[in-house]
Amino acid sequence: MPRDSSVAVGNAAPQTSRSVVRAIEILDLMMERQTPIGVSDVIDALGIPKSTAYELIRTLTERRYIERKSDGRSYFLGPKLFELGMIYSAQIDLLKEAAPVVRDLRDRTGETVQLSILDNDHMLVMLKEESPHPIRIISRVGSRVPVNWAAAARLLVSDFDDTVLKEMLSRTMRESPTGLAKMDVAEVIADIRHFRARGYASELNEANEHAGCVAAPVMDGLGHCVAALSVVAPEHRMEKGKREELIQAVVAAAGDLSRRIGAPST
Amino acid sequence: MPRDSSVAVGNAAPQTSRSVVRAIEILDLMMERQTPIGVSDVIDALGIPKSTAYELIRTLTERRYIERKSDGRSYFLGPKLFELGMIYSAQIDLLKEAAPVVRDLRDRTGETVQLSILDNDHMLVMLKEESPHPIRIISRVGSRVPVNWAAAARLLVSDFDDTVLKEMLSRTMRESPTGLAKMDVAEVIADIRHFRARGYASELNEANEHAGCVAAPVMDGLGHCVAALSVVAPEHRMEKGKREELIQAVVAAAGDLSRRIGAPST
DNA sequence: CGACCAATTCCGATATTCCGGACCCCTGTG
DNA sequence: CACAGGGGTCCGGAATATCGGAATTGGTCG
Repeated sequence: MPRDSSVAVGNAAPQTSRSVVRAIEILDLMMERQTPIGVSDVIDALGIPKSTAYELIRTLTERRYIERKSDGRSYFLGPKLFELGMIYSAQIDLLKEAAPVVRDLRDRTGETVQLSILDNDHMLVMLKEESPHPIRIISRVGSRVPVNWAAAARLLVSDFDDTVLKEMLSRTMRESPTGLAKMDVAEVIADIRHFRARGYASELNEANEHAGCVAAPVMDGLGHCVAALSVVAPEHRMEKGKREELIQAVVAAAGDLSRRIGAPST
Repeated sequence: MPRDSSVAVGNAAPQTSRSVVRAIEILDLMMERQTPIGVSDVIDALGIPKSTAYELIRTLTERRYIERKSDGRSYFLGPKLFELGMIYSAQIDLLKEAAPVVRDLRDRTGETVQLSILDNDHMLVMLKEESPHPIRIISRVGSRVPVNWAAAARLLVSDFDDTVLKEMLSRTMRESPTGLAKMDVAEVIADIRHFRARGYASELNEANEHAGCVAAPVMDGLGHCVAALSVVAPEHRMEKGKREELIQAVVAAAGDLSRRIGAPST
């Protein structure tokens, strides 16, 4: 009996419930497309038989996980998912503390502020408060971005050792929209170590044209980075003096939040 | 011979996928409990066999629909649900228009403002901006409340005719926490007609002790009520003059939003 | 250290779900 | 009016997910 305990990247499903997986794949498909899809789309995107597809869709519809759109021939994610998502976020107690900190930092800096956590091997944006400036950076709460696209993400993974990072990065890195995100594992790891040691992370134009970001880590009682606070601003509002101000503000706010969730007040 | 898998009142499941329903029931259970639950909780709450429960939980965990909590022996809703929920809300284009209106109304009135839609036969809170006042009303985005608990909900169902309303109400009405919500179908229907005709709805102490609410309908191009905007405030900030102000503000804001989403500008 | 209880995985027989295809209904169209 | 095409349901045989129980692991406590 070979007992290779290696990671075995492939998702060789040992014992999973087929229909559940398929139901999930339907939801995933809708997530990708970001727009209502018809039953036949499902059928030939996932390669499941017609009758089965209808059965799954009926089940999901009955439970409000998906809903039939008004045109009567297409379906999309339903309100139940919204409910569940909100409950998920409500019970992350970090968020209760973080909400006012994020708002406060936004008011203080006048820029868009985000709080992100690590979700498996990507960064997940959990909270956002927008800048009042007319020129703002696009971004959505709930979006999931690869580690090499965001400064904050580098902080989130800074607890892992090189071996783990190497594997994770080579699996998850992607070209950013601007094409300026680093794509070399070693370079990204160097960033990660550097940012962590320095106490804040920064980035310019990697994910968005003419925009930059500064981020600071939120630590728990054991010194692990459990979240990252980031300020995103257009290039022209991130120069010299202004940039220093932002760094100072985000580091202070992250320290504040860390203390609130039980980190030792250094 | 299947054992009594459900009460089978009106939901005679004609053709549904058992394991999908069970997976959904697991998520529902977590939603009810609002706190991480163990595998054995699932087993005896839902009455499914041990091995099957483990299999379902494994499947859901793999896909990040639920996650194992740090104690290693309990599970709760996972980040994937948050992602899906955010995508659901992002594609409701009503919300894009509504977000600034809600913020603006909050700033203008200084009170907590909500936007709700009809989800099947309940009201679902989709957006909220909180009052800066220290005394605020509890409420959560994503919460789902019966029609007889909220003024706004009465507006949302005002397009249905009496027959439908009667059936829906008798099925969904519940005692409110304060015990002051109307529990008589005819009375609630009278409210619904009255509020709709008058162009705004109001309520005091029905859902929350010492708090009231005024709400106005958001209409689409065909004159259907697609959402409701509501202002919630403590009793003492809802007296005479102040109350009139709030009504005027919420009606104006709802009219504004209606026009933005394509209603004829009367 | 060993006994004990709970959590979790493994396994083979079998009841259930799934599949393929026939069929229906509606709409647009030549 | 007949036909094509897509959405949707129904049905019986066949594959397989499910179930119960045994086996294994892991943790706790005397």
